Amino acid sequence: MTENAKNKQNLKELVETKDFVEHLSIDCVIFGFHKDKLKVLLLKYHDLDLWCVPGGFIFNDENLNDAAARTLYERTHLSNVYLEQFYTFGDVRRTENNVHQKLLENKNIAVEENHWIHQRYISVGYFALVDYTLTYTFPDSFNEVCRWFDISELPELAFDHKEMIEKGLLHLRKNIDYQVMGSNLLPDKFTMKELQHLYEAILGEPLRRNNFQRKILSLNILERLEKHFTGSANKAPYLYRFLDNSEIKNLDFDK
Amino acid sequence: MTENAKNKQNLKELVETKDFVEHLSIDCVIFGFHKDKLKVLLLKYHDLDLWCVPGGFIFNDENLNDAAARTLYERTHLSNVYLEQFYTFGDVRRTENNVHQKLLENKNIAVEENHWIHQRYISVGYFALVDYTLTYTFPDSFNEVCRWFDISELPELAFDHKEMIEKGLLHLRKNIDYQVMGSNLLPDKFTMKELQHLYEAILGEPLRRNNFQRKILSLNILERLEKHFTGSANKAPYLYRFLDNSEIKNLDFDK
DNA sequence: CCAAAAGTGTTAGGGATACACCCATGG
DNA sequence: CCATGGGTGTATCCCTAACACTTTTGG
Repeated sequence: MTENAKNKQNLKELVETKDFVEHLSIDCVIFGFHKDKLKVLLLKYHDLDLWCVPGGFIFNDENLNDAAARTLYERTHLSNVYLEQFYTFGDVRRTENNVHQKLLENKNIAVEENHWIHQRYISVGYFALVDYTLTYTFPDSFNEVCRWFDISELPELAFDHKEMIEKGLLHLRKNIDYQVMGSNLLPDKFTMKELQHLYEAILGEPLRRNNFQRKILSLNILERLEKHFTGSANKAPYLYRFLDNSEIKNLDFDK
Repeated sequence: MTENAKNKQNLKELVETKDFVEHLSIDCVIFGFHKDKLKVLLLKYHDLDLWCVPGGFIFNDENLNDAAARTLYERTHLSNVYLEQFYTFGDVRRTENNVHQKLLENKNIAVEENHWIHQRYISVGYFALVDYTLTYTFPDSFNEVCRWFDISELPELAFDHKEMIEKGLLHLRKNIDYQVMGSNLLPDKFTMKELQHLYEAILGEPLRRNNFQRKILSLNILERLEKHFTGSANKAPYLYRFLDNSEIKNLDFDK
């Protein structure tokens, strides 16, 4: 079976499945961090010059949150990832530019006119925080291109996915939690400078080096490890690691 | 037509309507404030000893947020109300205790077995902030009892509505905004003490009288009006009013 | 020894907290 | 004139911002 034929088969199975909750979908804004830049992971539709946030549908007998995790896994092979619901998008016209329809036409897959894929649907938006260095493997069952984009250099996006990314980022900024964000977006070991650059990328503003260090250390959520020698002619920075919740010592309880 | 027959008619029309988005609903946690207590507005199902948060369905050609406002109006005759989405509830088992089914049985309305009302559905949760003193008029088209409940004395609730109320309250606490909450939950004019009691009810903890006053006044979002004489033998408190956004003078820009 | 970057110290200011005091009101 | 509750003043603490200084590293 050729690649194209396989894709067609997968797509056909998808729209003919009766087990999905109709008129409802899930979309997942995946944030990563690399070289001082905040990134989102996007997929490109086959044969179309449009990108989108990874999404999927909900089985009739599946919890919404489970469907989000499954969708994320199927589209990116990521599991055990920080995942949080942030907003449900329900404007009537949000799916007007119906990419799915074009896709089906391209592949000559016939779908009845009143099939729900042609109608409006409402999408529950999730965001995920993933370690950029771990996300090198992606499936190609839909033969979409999968790529990280800098948050400030997004390509043309399908539906209302641009708004989704913006709203997801705002949510991230507003509900900023040092431990959750740092421990999910950075590799296991990191320098203070890397951690600082992460927060600067998310907040979109510079922070003072020494004050940032003091503040984050006072939270007692980091463990200082060995020094990291880069070979450059300056003092070597320490590496740090986020403590597990069980390791965290709150000074208030230390007597 | 008797009351009961009318109710039956309404219910019948509801389930036979083809224009709703299937498997999806809206629920609205309505917060009010009265006599130093935070309240929620609940409806009682006819013939059942179960209460619920006002809810409704979404028309196929209707924006999600518009549907929430319409639902709120239909159930409570409230309009121009502060309304905000906070979470979408999608566990498979959340509607297992199917109140709708019992209701239909009670009224002897036959619905086909595979009608969506019998299946799982996902509900988008909104919360509303309303002035308790304005909410004296309610429709009775479903002949439900409509009543305010103290947040700490909730009756038995249908589905996962207890969880909804809790989650809505948490959202309110976390994203507390003095202006939005105060100006929607209090009448137009109020004393500083009333405002303080409102925040104490929401936060669930006592605040210091004088510090609270200083803090809220420093925000420059209040206008001091005439004194309010209660007849008691003590200094009369001022009345205050929230400024419109256009009236607010930010000290940073005053030169 | 020097430049570059990391780590630590030190001071000033703003906001929150806790306490105290004065003022208006009606009996 | 007194009890009561409302309004304002003030000292303290703590967190943060801003700046300065010391330490480490490889050339």
